[in-house]
Parts: sequence; structure tokens; C-alpha cells
Amino acid sequence: MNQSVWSKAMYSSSNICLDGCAAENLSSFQPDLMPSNSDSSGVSLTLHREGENMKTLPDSAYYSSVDAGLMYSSQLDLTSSRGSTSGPLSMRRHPSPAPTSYGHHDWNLNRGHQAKRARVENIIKGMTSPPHMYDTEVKTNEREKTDCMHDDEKIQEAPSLQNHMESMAKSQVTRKQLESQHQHPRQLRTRVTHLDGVSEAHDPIKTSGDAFTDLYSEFESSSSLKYQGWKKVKLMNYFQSKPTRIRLMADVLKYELSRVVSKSVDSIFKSVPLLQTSPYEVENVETGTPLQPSVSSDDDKLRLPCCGTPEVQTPDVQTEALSLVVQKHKLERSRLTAHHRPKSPTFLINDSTLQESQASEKNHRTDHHRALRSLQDRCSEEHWKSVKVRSKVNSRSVRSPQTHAVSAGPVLLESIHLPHVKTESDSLVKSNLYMLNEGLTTNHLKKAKLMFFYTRYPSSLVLKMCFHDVQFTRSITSQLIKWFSNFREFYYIQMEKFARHALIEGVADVRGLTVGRESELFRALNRHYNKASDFQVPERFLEVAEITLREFYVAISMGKDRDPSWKKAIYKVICKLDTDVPAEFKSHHSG
DNA sequence: CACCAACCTG
DNA sequence: CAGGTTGGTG
Repeated sequence: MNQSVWSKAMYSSSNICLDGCAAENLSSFQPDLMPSNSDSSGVSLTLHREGENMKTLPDSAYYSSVDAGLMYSSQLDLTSSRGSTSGPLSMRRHPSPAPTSYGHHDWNLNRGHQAKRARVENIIKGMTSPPHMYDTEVKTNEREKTDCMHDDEKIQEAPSLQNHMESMAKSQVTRKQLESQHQHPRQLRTRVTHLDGVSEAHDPIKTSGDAFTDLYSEFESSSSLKYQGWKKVKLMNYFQSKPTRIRLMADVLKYELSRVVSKSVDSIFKSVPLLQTSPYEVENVETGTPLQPSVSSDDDKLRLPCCGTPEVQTPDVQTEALSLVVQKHKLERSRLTAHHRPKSPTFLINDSTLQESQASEKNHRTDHHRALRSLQDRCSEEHWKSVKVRSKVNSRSVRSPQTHAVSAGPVLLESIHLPHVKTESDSLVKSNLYMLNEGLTTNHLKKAKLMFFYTRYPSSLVLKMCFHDVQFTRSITSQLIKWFSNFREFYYIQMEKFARHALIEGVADVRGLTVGRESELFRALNRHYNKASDFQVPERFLEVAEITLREFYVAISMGKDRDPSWKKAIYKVICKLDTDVPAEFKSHHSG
């Protein structure tokens, strides 16, 4: 067939011409070639490409300009669908203005609540203590609250408990305030009393009559006469013997504490990955199955750094203290906007995850992002479920055991970045993360595989950006490079295999070689790099795969494979088709 | 010599 | 996927 021969010839010159040849030039004559495609129907490797193009190629339009040439017939389709920019990749080109976990959307949505709460808090502040007292008072409360706990509790729960109590106190008082400013003064007052009591009653010495009286008078001065009656009752108690009063307050304190503690414990258990329930789910009402593009955070980067704050046990090679510090203020801010929820040092990871998920959720994440996140969630979870940390494991044996890793783990992509998040008390966390070599975990590996969909030959800079959570020692670097080398190896092996297969099958024209999402080739690749198939593979990858396949096909059909290094020419072509890795993979550090 | 990528092997 | 080897490069 002349047509075939001609097209082959044209194609075979691609290596030479494609670099300099503008895509337009190619596309200009493609229309004439297309009709001949009818003879490709028998090609096993051709699958729905024609039908797919109109719909799936839009994304590639973004890339087409990057790599002029090698577009083959797809160029035609590109032009016809260029107008569409709704593809998932559009995000890449038009990144969200607020890529951090603290997007504007999130911020705006929270502002209202914040403002409200701020107002209420001001009111409450005014009621409970002079403005200048508030901050110190809170701190005092925290210290005192923890003091009255049992030692073991104190050690592990103090930080979270105090946060919890703090937030609970606020939310409770707030709620009361809003609900019944005048209708249930008693309850309100009781609340305030409790709160004050908690802070004051504990320390018999500090709980001097003066302090107490001050609080009451303070409160009273800003209260209406409606409180008078109740106040009398309260004052009677107040004028009881000091021991009695203290006992009373102690009881109140005990009650509050036990209630809060149990609540805290409950929430903690609910949020433990072990129990298949992530705080995220709790908050968002059953995010769904793992594969479902759950809304988890994508600011993986921030996540860990934030989480690990308390007692970070620096693991082997990790040096994450820095990021932890850097991120701390962000955590603080996040806490302000995040819903009041119990926080525990041990589970801060989940917490921050939630924060990010909230933020990201509101950031109009694309399906693409969600897919990425969900995958990460899932794979993270998977690793969290693992039980052993070794420095050199056959990932296969590592991964296999986990099976019902069902619920969407809140840990992110960079949960991966967890190697450093070894909190003292979280033997749970620590022991559930598989560490491969030098701080690289199985999650890092997964991430690397996904990155392969974008870049087959990542530069060291890209690697550093995407794996900013690991210290780039020589071995880490070479390890990552080795991974991609392995990825490529598999990739090219598949390409060669399918190209030869196509030849054997009698495919006479490269145009008959296509790579669609339904093709066996793609399935093989997807199986390898995206086992869970929960990541939306960029359309561009399909194009690159197709190009690669065709390069192999042509080379083999021309007998180039007799040259020992015949593949190198192909590598040279393919390495130019790398595209930027989406921001989600990269560091979110603003620095 | 160091470094990298491909290759080969287990 | 990791180790080791090989070949190319600077």
C-alpha cells in the first residue's frame, strides 16, 4: 500500500524532522492521511481512539505546543477540540490562586464564622475577665487543668485536652450565648462559672476569695438584673466555708474533666485509622470508599510538618524539624479557622489532614486532584496499616498483607512525608509506616509512580520539589533516580513488546497504533504505575505512550533493532515529551 | 574519577 | 524493585 509506505516513510523521518518541524506542518497534511485509517480496523492495538479523541484530547492541546511534532494524527484532533479547556489539566495551566491549604475559598467561607465567634468571644471575654486577663487566663487554665490530671494522662493528653477544653469551652459558651442570651441566663452563668471554676478552684491557694469575687463582680457588672436571684444562690455557696467551696468546685471540675476527657477519648478513637474511621470522615460524613475521589487534603506538604509538632522523634535520616517549625504558624492559623475539634498530639496528623481537606475541598479541586488525593489517602492508609518499619523491604511483601484498607485514610500523598512524623506516643503511627531506603517510604514510591505519568525523566530539581520531605542525601537521590530508571525500564519493555506484537499481528501502518485507555498497553502501564486505578491518568500520558509505541514500531519494522543501541534514539525522543508535574506533587512551601 | 542511564539479573 | 555491571560523559 502506497499510503502505508508513504506514511511510514514520513514517520520514520520523525526523529529527524520532528524537532524542527512545526506541529502545524504535520497537522496540515494529516487530514489526507486520516481517511486511510479504515484499514486499521483489524489492529488489535487500536482501540476507540477515533471516538475518544474528540472528547479526551482537549487536554493535550496544552501540551501540543510544548513538543512540536510527534503528534501524528492526534494533531488533527487537537485542533478540532482546542476550544475546550475544561479538561482536568486545565488546572495545571491555571493553577488555583491559592494553592496552599489556606485558599481564599476556605478563608472566605470561614470568615463569617470567625467573625461571629470573635464577637461572641469578645462578649464572653468581657464577661469573664478584663480584656488583658484573657490570654493569661487561658494559659493559666491550661496549666491548671493539666495539673489535676493523673500523671499518665497529663503526659499524653494534656495538650490535646487543653485544646479540647479550650475549644469546648468556647463553643459551649458561644452556643449558649447565641441561643439564649436572655432566656437561659442560668445555664450561661453556670457555664461561665464552670469554666472559671475549672481554672480557679483547682488551686486552693490561688483560688482566693478575691479572685473569685472579682470574677463574679465582673460578671455581674455586665449582667442584667435578671441574674440577681441566681446570683444570690451562687453567693450563698460562695460564702460557704472555703473547704466546702473547694470541694464543690473540685466536683465540678471532676465532672467537667471526666466529661471532656471521655469525649476527647471518643473522638480520638473515632479518628484512629486503626478503627477505619478518619477524623475526616467523621467531619465530612462518610467520605466514601477509598477509591471514591474523596476529599482529602492535597496539601500533603503541609500536613505532616504541621502534625508532627509535638515531640518529634527524629528518625534515622530525617531532618524535618525545619519544616515542622516553618509550618507551625500555619498550624496555628489553621486551628483558628478549623472547627473546634479535639486535638491530640498523637493524631494531629489526622487533624491537619482534615484542615487541609476542608481547605482543599473548598478550593474547587478538580477530579484530577481528588483522584490524586484519594489515591494518596488510600495508599497512605495502606501503609499506616502496615506494622513494621524496616529499612529495606520487599515492597511486595509489604504491600500485600493489607487488604481491607477500605476507608479513606486522611493521610495524604505526602503522608508519605511521614518518615519524620514520629511522634513519641504514636507508636501507632510510627510502626505503621513502611520505610524503604533512607527515609523513602512505600508512599513515596507510589507518588513517584504517579509522577511518571508526567515525567519519565525527572530532573533532580523536580525530585527535590516533589520529595521535599526527605533529606536529599546521595543515596536518596540515587534511589529516586533508580526508581524512575526502573519505571522507564518497564515502560520501554512494554512498548517494545506491544510494538513487536503489532508487527506480528500485521499492523501495516503506524496510524493503526493507538493507545487509548482501553488498550491493553495502557492497562498494563496503569497496572504498574497506578495499581489502584484511582488516579486520573493525564491524557498526555496516553499520547506519549502512543508516540513511544509508534517509535518502537517504526524502529523495529525498519530493522533498527539490530543495532545494539537502537533504543537510544527513541529515548531521546521520549525524554522530550516530559511535562511539568502538577503542583499537587510539589512542595507547597511558600518559601 | 564521579555521575548517570541503561542493562542484566535475582 | 534492588544490586551490580556496563558504557557514555565531563
